[in-house]
Amino acid sequence: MSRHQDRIRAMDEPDGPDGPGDEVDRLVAAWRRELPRADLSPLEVFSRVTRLARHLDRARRGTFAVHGLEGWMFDVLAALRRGGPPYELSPGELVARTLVTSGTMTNRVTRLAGLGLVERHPDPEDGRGARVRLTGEGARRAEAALVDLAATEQVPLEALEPEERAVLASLLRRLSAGFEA
Amino acid sequence: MSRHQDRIRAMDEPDGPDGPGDEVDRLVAAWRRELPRADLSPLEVFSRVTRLARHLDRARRGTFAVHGLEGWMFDVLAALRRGGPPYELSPGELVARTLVTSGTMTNRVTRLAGLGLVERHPDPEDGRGARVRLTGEGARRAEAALVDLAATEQVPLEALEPEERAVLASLLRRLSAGFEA
DNA sequence: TAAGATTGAGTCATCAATCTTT
DNA sequence: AAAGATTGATGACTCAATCTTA
Repeated sequence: MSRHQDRIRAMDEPDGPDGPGDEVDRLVAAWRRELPRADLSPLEVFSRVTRLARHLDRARRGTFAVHGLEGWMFDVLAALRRGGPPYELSPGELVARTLVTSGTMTNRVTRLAGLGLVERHPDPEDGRGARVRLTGEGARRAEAALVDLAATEQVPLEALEPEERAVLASLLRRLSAGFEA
Repeated sequence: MSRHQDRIRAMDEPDGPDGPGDEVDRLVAAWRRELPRADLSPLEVFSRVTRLARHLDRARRGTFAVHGLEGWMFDVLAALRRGGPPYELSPGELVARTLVTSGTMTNRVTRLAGLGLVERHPDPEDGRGARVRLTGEGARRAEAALVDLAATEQVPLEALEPEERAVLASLLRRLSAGFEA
C-alpha cells in the first residue's frame, strides 16, 4: 500500500476530519479488506464524481420539472440560448456541446420541435446541413430553468467555503482537461 | 455579482493558471454574457462534475469490455464481491448501493443470472425476500475488472499531485454528504 | 397495512447502416 | 470518398401498478 494512499484517508479512523464517512468510504474500505494488494486511490476521487453526478441528476429533475422540462430538453435548449442571437446551431454543433451521439440529437430535436420549443430549418448554405433555432417559448423556458437551477444548486454548495469552491472547480478543470484534450 | 464568484475564476483572463479553459469555462462565459445578473458559481463545480462523470463512463466502457462486462453489470457484481463471503445480498441492498430503482435491479439480476454470473435464491428467513449470490465466474470477473479499473484510472489522476488528490476527495466527500444524508 | 420484489408500459439512449449533398 | 444528418433495431432505465408474505 503506497504512501500517498494513506494520505488520502487513514482507513483506521472510523470518522475522518470531514465528518462521518460517506458511501464511497464504505465502498473503498470493503474493497481494501477484500483485495488488500490493489491501489484503490482512484476510487476515492472517481467514484465520488460518478455518485455525485447521479445525485445531481436526481435533484435537477425536480428543478426542471417546475419549468415543464426534462434534463435532455434543457441540455439542448440551454446550448441554443447561451449561444446568443440568433439562437441557432447545427445538429453537429449541438452534439459537440452535449456529449451525446448524432442519432440521439436528431431524436431530441424532433421531439423538441413537436413541442414547439425549437424549429428545424434547412441550412441555406449547405444542402446537407440543418439549423436548429430556438422559439420564443423555448428561450423563455431555458432562461427560467437556468436561473432556477443556479439558485437551487447554491444550497448544496454552501457546504463549502468560497475559497474551497474555487479550489474544487480548479482541480476538476485540470482533471477534465485529460479527457477533453 | 458576488465577490467570491470573481475568485472562482477571473473571466477576463483568456487562459487561467490551470491552462487553457475547458468546455465549462466556455459554457459559463457564454451564460454570463447572456444573463449577467445571475450568480452562476454553482455551474463551475456541478457542470464539471456532470461532464467528468460522462467522460468516466465512456472511458470505463472500454475497461469493462476487456472483461466481458458492461458498466451496469460491474455495479452489481462489484457490490456483491466487495461484500465478502458469502457474496450474497438482497435486491433491496443492491438497490441501496447502486442508486437505481428496484425495477431496474430486478431486470439486472435476471439478465446476470441468465449469463451465469449470479444466482437468484428465495430468502429462507423471509418469504417475501430474495437473495442474490455471486457465482465463481461472477466473482472472478468483478475482481479482474476492479483491479484493471483502478490501474487504468491512475492515468488521468496523475494530472494531480498526491496532496491535491486528497484535497479533491475530501471536498467531494463533503459535497456528497449533503445528498446522502 | 406495509415491506420486498416483480411486471409492464413508456421513454430515451447507443450503434451501425443509409441517404443526400459536397 | 467524406461530411452532415437521419433511420431503425436494440437495450436499459424509470414509474406506477401488482403480487406475495409479514
